[in-house]
Amino acid sequence: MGARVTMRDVAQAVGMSPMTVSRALRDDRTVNAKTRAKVRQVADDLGYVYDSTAQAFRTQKSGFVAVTLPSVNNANFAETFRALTNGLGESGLQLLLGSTNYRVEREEELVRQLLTRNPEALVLTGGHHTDETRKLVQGRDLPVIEMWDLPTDPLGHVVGFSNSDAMDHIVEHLAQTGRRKLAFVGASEGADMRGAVRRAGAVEAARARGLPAVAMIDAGPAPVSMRHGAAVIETMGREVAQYDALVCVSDPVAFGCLSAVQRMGLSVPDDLAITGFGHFEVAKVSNPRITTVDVQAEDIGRQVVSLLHGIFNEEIDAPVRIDVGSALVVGETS
Amino acid sequence: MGARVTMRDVAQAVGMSPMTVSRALRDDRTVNAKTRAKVRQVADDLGYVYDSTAQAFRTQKSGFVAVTLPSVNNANFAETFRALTNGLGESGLQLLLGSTNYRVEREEELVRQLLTRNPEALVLTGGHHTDETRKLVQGRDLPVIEMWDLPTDPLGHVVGFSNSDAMDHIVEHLAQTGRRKLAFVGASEGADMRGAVRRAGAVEAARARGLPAVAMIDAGPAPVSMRHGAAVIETMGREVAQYDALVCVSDPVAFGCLSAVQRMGLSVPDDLAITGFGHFEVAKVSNPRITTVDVQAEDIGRQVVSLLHGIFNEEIDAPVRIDVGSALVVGETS
DNA sequence: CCGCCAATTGTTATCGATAACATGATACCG
DNA sequence: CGGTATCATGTTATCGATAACAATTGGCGG
Repeated sequence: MGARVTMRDVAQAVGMSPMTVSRALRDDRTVNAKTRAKVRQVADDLGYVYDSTAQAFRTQKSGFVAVTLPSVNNANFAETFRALTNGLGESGLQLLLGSTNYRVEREEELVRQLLTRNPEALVLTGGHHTDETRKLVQGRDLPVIEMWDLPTDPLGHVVGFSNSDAMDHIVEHLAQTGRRKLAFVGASEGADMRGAVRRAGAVEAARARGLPAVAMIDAGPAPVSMRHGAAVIETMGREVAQYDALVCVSDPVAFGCLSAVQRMGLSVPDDLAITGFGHFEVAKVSNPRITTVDVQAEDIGRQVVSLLHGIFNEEIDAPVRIDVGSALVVGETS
Repeated sequence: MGARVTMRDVAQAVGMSPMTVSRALRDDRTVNAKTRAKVRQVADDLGYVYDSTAQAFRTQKSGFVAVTLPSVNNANFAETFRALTNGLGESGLQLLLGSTNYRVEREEELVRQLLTRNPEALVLTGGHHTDETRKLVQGRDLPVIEMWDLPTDPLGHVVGFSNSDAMDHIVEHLAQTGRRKLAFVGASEGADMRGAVRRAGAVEAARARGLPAVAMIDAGPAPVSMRHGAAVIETMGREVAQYDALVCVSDPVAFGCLSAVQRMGLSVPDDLAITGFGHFEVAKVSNPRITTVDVQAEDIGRQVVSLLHGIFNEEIDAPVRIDVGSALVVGETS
């Protein structure tokens, strides 16, 4: 139990040099097949565990891909993360995950920390970063991918969709079905950038179609979820009936609103339309089903994976920009 | 942009030895305050980034805590994970996350991979593991914590609750409110161990109270969620009305069932009671609110953190077993 | 039987930070 | 003013795996 078992120990046990052991364990075909088998056997017997730290140090390849997410407690981000884990795991890469809690300052701190681990690539969620983050990232010869957004001034590669376009789909749909007085339900100004872009998208889309100005319903600081949607509507009470449609920043918020609206005896979509964002499971299962936008979280993850493969195989040099798009999913709440 | 900046480079630039730089950057007070400031300054100017890999290698302390979760796409596990990240982040520890997809074989593979990174502790979700996993873990001088369960034969420390006790609370409540014909809705036999234990708990609790045998409704392979709950009930159709209560393996499944049951015109709880598990947000917001069991996901995370702190400060030697308990939350579906 | 090639194994140096020990400079005491 | 404590910095060796190069063996053609 005392000292750890190293390659040197295994080498001594089989009566060969550490180098041969190193090669054998990596299945190097220049090592005799019998020797390889024997080394494997002895390593197992001794309970040898490979030291990735030492390897990472020596080869200067960490085997890590660093990823930042606003929150892991979000089915969509979790889905993207899953796709990344599975895809990169097959290439022997491990994910180093950090949560920004929807704050760019926290992101900066995280990136600083993640970079000390020598990741082979950095995957950031969103296109808004502090200047310091930009500096940190750009000084290094490190592939960077921003996802879930289409920034105008990208750090490197991009795999995402336009949040404002997606919002435009929603408003277009509402306008076509005769809704005019819209209210946007989202987080307070400030923290959540994607949320802010969606809000702006809704405002602009309404303006472009000659609808009245979009009212703002503040569900509190990001991240906002089901309970915040429900709470803000409960607080408003019947006043909410003055609107034709509640345009929510996400499906969970929409579900909270829906539930609260139903509890006060209003009918959706007869008295009021409600729309969400993200095509979460709850939108498909709720009663009525929520009209939303599918942003293909899993596809984003898969695209990032194949992009990274391209980068590691040196098939890609110039920055790539992939728009995975978004699609309106009409439910029963509009 | 070519070669990376190391401590040696910083040292050369300030005209001191690398050792002094090392000390200065770690805020060692034996280094003159002015020198420290200067070193900091120069390091910044050169764009120096600390190499944690080298540190981990030299000191044999990785700064990692390895964690396995069945899935990150589950609000409860995500919540525990968040608590771990925040709590351990304050001590400068980073989490290495792996998802087992609810399979012990995948867990084994993951543990093997995670161990090569020399984590300072290993946190596993659940108390069921392959023999190989047990061997891997026990051979080493590594703190192990199993969480979300109370295994009878623990690998080390434990922070969890009894899934069968929790299920007993539910069945007790249903029995008291006059429900007799129960059906358990969960994943197929096999993969998800916590689910299996809950099922067994429900069966046993019903038996102990002289209720008829619990029917089994198979919602498909783990992980099961909202849509699986809804789908299986839709497939059953009105047959579901033969039961007094649907005891679901989790809140999302319960919500799916609830939604499907409502769609076919049945009333909950009048025609049928529905219960969930885990006190997910959806249970609080749905309409009606779902009767469930609160398992305090965040508290589990916090307890694990303080346990780890105790271990690292060598205040703890013998294996610790913490039962965070679980509490019935009566909603409107029963 | 010599020489050369292929197959297999070994030797040495190294990645960057830091623990342990050593050294030089300065202050302070009786 | 000698001697010792204190402060500030330097030297050396090291963590484990592996790239680059070196060496040994056996086989086979001529």
